[in-house]
Amino acid sequence: MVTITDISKACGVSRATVSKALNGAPDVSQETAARIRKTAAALGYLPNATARALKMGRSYNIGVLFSDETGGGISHEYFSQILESVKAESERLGYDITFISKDLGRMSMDYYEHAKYRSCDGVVIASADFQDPAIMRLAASEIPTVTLDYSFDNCSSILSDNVRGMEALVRFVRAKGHRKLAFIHGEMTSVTQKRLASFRRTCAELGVPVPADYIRPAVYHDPRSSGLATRALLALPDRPTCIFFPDDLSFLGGMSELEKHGLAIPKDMSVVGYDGIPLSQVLRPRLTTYRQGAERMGTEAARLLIEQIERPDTWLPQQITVEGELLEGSTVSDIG
Amino acid sequence: MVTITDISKACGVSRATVSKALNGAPDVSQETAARIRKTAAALGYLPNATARALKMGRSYNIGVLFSDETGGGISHEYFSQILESVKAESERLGYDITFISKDLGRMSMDYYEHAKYRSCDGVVIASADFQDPAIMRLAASEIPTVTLDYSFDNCSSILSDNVRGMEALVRFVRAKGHRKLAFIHGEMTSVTQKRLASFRRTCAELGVPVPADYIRPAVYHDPRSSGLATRALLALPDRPTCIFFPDDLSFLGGMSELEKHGLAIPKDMSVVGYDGIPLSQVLRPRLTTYRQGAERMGTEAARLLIEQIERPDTWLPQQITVEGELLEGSTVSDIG
DNA sequence: TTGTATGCGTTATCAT
DNA sequence: ATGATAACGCATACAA
Repeated sequence: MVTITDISKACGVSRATVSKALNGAPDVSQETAARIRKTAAALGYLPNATARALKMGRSYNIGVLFSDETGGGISHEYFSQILESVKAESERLGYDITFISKDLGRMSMDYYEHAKYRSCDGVVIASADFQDPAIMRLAASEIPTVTLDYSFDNCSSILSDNVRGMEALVRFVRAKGHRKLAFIHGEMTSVTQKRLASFRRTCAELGVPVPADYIRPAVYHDPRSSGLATRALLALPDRPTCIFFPDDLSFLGGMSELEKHGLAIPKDMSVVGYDGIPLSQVLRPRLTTYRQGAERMGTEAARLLIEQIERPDTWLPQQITVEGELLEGSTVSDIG
Repeated sequence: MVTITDISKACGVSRATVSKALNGAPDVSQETAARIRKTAAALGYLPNATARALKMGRSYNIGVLFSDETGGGISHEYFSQILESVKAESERLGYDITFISKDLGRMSMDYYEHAKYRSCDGVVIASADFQDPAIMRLAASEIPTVTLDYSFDNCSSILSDNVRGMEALVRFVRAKGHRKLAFIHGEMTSVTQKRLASFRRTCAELGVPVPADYIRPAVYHDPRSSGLATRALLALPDRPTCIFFPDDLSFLGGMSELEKHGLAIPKDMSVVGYDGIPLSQVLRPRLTTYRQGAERMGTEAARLLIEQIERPDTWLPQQITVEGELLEGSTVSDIG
């Protein structure tokens, strides 16, 4: 490993001067600076992020937290898109990213401890159980934190426009003439509550009744449970004409259930999803759904976090809502 | 931040003793060790990975490389599964993971330089253009490296059993009576070459002719290009009875093309995919495909890499082939 | 059994 | 404009 000491020897100057030259300090002559940079390049010098972090108290490293337990793992397209964009924006701004988890090897630590252990300058909480005390501890700590799809007091957050998204879907379906709307929802997170409330409110505004039977629980990203919920809906004496699924992937569970009953989409039953992942638009018929701006959410999360890290004095917590977009697809029939 | 110095003051011992006690060194009395650990816990002491890395020359941090350019981004299920399992196994063994990329912020570096900059103890190359000089430099460097789905000399590698997987698919299809097999392949990587060669060899063994027209190029994970290839196949005077797609996702492009032509799967056309991602088994009809052991591949990659890091003296490069599994599905008709 | 001294690679302060 | 020195937090060889 070639260090500034090697360069200082090769150039016949002190280590301090080398450091200054390499960091573009003003108090070093043009010529020496040039000479130093040249030999640094010739020797293949690379700064050592570890030493720099230790000295400066800044690691240029941000933590990313995906707690898999809640099913918000990296392998769901919504989250992997977020991860990818957080990564891209962070790197663009000069930061590396590291995963934060519970329990590293034999040492057991919580999220906060893990982040401190790695000297993360900040953490993006991308998916988590926000009731988990370990998550709350991290969010309340001195470590800059940005949350996605949940808002902690005094933390910045990036929110998907769940209320407007659901409203757009309901209005679209209603405009197609539907008045019997069933809603299968995921676990009762705050996101779910928002979507459900928006569903109910919009239905009320449009004068559409919502029988209790039409609201069914399931699990996000789990086609099986949505399939079961679909089956229950089909068993009702008064079937709905359109089913709202918790997400695009869950719809697939409903799809095969409908098929078993010999029901064609959208002729015999209309459906809508949520998320607008690429998959949904490659299915036939194309799924009617609401595309969340996942890439934009990740980008904004990284941007906001790094801004807070680099300008802590002028920082104020900020909520950014990222708009999505209705994808009309063709899974809602016009029965107007 | 509470350091060993704080503990040493609180306990009235030297920093060295604290360090030893905390690391379970044998040469410190039971009582002092206990006292030190107790106050460490009371003070909320956390080791500083940065300082430790600087001192020990080991960061307990491994790099993971996904070069998005080749379409092997994190948001494809095959790769996100690999990422997830690399992460899980690494953490189990006490290592954090960091993404390695080109160009961090304003400083431009290649993969090798990035890995050194972050003092990675090793790197998992999960998806990359293996002809890229920057990749080759990393693989040939002194940094321990494990590659997936490609084998560099003197590097360990984890390989999916592409040859056997393709053979299994061909034999399955042939056993169903098919003799007109078309093959749509992805970009010409070494993986593609293996699959294509295995396809041809198995066909030859089974006495199945393979007209040049039946081999079509497309792009991995790109339903559109596979859709176009499908269209070309359907335009042939002598249509195949079964189409092999580059991967499960690409099949969706073919699916909608078949639908446009009014062809039902598998009645009018049989199809097989590759990868066996969860999606493929939730489609109806379930896709006939070959499931690659992505989780196992990631786990083995991490295990092998860390073994090399921790026991460099006894290390020898190793190739591990991870078996997959034929998923029969129901997209191949029996025309025996 | 405990403590002293030193250095990992870097930056920052303060002399010169 | 340049250099000597210290410090970041930790682990280790060696001395006591």
